[in-house]
Amino acid sequence: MRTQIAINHTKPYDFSHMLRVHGWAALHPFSYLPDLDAFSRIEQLPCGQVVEMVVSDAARSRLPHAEIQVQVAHPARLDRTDRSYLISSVRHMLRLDEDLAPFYVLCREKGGVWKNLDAGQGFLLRSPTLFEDMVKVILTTNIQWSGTKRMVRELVQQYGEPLWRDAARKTFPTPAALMRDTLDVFQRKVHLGYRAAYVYQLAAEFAEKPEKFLALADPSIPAGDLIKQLLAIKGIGNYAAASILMLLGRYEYIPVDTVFRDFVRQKYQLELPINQQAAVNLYQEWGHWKYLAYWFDMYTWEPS
DNA sequence: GTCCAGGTCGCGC
DNA sequence: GCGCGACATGGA
Repeated sequence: MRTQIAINHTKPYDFSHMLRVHGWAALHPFSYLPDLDAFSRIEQLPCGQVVEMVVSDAARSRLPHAEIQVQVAHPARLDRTDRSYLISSVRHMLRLDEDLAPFYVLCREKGGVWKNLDAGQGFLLRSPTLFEDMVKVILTTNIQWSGTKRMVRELVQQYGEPLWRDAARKTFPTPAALMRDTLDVFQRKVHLGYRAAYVYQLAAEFAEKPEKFLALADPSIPAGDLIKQLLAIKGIGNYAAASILMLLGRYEYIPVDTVFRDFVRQKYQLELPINQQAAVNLYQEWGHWKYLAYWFDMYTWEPS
């Protein structure tokens, strides 16, 4: 059976750009489908069936407005709960409810390479759940991107739920799924290095107190308070906390890592060793939008 | 074989 | 509060 769902919205949204610039779609259970200008994802629905959804933009030639289209192939019929789950998770992944208008105002004032971003750029992909995004961020620390992809792949293969028509493709594991094994067994099945204990402990906390993490999505909590709460979690330092904040839809902090340091050193001709505070201050004028400013500063930069 | 990665922790000062 | 070595693993 096939189901197609259209998600309408009115804001400028550059779907294609989102897919191209953000590596998140390369991590399982996402797949980037460049030929279709789409991504797919394996997901378990409330009814229990595990399906593949293909998400694309039906109006890609008519920027800036996108018409998000979700196609699902499934073995049994979908009920109302499944459909609303699909819609809400896609809206979350694409951040359709985020308002980047204040950022675009700053971009227009800035001019130059910034002046065209308001055609719907800046909606960085995220996972349906905070758990998945937090695990993935931990798996980007002190490792190359190829290593991140491998570790996420192992996690999905070992602990995900299989797709109904292709058991080799699986969902991202729930915290409960990881808890079915002891830490010892977990470490043997997936090779996360010293990060295994961090991921396992995070899963345990999510399984025990999911509401504690859901509370982090509250937009009324000051970003600084969120950072403090995130830093209290083992395995999450300044870089990871700032990255997770972005995935929560808050762009006030810049994740300072080797990529950031290398970029600002080259573009702004900073001398080694990099003064971290001075580097971050380059984006001070962007206020609550520092992360997106840094992101586009990097992706629009062409080294001479 | 050797080095080290989109960092973080825990220690000693 | 700040500097520094250790940390698991596999790709480069």
